[in-house]
Amino acid sequence: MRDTWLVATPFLYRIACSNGDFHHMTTQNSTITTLREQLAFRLREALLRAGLSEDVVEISPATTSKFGDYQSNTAMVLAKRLGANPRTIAERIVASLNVADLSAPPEIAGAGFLNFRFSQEFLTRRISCIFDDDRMGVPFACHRKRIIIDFSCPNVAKPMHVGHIRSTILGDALARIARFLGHEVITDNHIGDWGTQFGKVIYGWKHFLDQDRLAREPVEELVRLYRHTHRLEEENPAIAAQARKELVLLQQGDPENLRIWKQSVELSWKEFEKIYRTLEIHFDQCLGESFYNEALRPLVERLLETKVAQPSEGAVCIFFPETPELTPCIVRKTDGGFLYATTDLATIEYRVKTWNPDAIWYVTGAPQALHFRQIFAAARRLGIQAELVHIAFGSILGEDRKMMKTRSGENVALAELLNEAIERASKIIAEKNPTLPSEERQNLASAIGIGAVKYAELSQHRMTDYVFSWDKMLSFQGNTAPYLQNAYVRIRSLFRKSNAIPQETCAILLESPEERALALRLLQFGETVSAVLEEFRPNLLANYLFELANLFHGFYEKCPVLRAENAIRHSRLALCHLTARVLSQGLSLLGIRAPEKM
RNA sequence: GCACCCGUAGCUCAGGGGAUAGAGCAGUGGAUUUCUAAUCCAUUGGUCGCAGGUUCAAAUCCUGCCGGGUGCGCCA
Repeated sequence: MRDTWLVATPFLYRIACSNGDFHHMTTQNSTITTLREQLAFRLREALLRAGLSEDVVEISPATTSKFGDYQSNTAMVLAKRLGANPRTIAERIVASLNVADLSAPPEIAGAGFLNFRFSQEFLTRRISCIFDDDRMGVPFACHRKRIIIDFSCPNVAKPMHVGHIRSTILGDALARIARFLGHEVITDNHIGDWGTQFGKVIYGWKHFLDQDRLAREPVEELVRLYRHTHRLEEENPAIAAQARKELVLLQQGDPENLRIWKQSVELSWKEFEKIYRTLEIHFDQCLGESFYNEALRPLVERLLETKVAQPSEGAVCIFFPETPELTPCIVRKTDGGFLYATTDLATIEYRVKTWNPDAIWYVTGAPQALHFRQIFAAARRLGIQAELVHIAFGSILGEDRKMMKTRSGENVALAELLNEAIERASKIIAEKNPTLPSEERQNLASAIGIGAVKYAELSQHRMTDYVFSWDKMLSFQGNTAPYLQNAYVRIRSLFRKSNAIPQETCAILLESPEERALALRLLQFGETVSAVLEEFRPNLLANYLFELANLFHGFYEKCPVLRAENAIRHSRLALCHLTARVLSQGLSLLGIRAPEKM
């Protein structure tokens, strides 16, 4: 079971994770590459021509617009290596640089920076390309991989709570983005449907089951049975022994206990499905822990035979003498039982055998870092080659800066939290747009409320512990989902009002600074999406979308669209349309809907 | 005890070797008879926890402290 609740420490651990994979890309339309790629290509050519080493091709967006659009630090890095003057090296590079079709010759500034500023012609040409591209300039990854993403993983007979939200939302966004970049993705919800908790649940079921409550609130009833038994066990060791016996019976295949177990799983799964429906998230596979039961015994036998594991004090352990900080990993207990490490290893083997993936990503809280280091190290010894990545994240805090809990100190149920999000959104819509029909409002409330929760998660660096605040995430100001959705709505409203449909490419005019800034940002969509998977950071995309929406609002303020003259009007409508498409696509990659009205 | 993560504006957070450290919120001052003001513009505010080190260049990398959090043989 991967309980994602006890989560607090940001930590990233990766094994053999690729670094350069997303640096060379192609699109369906081979003439489209990102701005960054184009400059990097030219710079590489120039370095070769100038007889300089071409392995230091650094291009990044300018830190401030007064330094142009993009900058390169290559000259300084090379100068250091050669013991030469950076500005001299910069001059050599510029002399060999052929960028006439992109920009004026770059300026050499400061300690030896190269500052590029694109020409209007180039930008307008690029905007036209992107306008005609249904991927809006997002290239496919050059190495397309088959990736299994393991996320969400709630536990049966327990309610899903806030602890699961980060894994679920992050995992889903990463899956969407990876797919969009051309990877083959298999999402697998590794449900915690087997484990010691069932001894207590079954004992409780047999002695204190309330059928009515089970029909009404199945998961709550299961939790009650678990807790009740647990409490009794603490006072009475005999009951603890009986509960353990129920567990053993279940593991031995006792029909009655198996039936109870199965029913618990089904009831829980129905609850999970409701939540996933609300979140609009689905999984390709839902192979829970129980799926691997049969594989555990032979796996441990094999681990022993191959000397990957050793008997130790009656248990079976994998030791890691080469990494002293890795404590031994138990794969079979003294009583013959197996642990989640065993299941995780069996799961890796199954996945490799069944799908032969290039990578398996685990979107799981940071506290489990050590566990994954152990599992990954063990998998290596078993000869597993696939890239194994633990995509870790921090915890969600309450307004008191402590781990988010209810007033009574319990985990916050996810279902209730999502309902509250929708209700709050509904209330806000009713205030701001009272004329909206109530059906429409309900649908909208879901898009806005759920979008707000997802965006609050995804706009944050995954490692940081963030404070959960309704007021902030549902605000229409600042870096929030409603703000982005509103930008989209404004554009859609323009088109409804004007009856304009920008189908054909028209000449794009970028005369005002606002138009130019908006266009430049639109052209950066491709490199932004591509960058997300380099370190598994959807917040890069979120930040991009926020800046795009912000630039759009600035443009909208300064540049009349419908009131403009013919050519300018067409051009501005085209910019609006492209902005809407990028916003909508970007939000969709984060799993957030862009409504037509608000 | 060992290990890991975090410490940046009053608050919430970006930035993770490059130029004078940025946003949002809050505060202050403006714009607007709207192309949905659900917006925009301007402005105040920082010893990037502390101290060393590496470097032409450190918030960023290394070491050591301090503070907060978390994890570490038979739970998941």
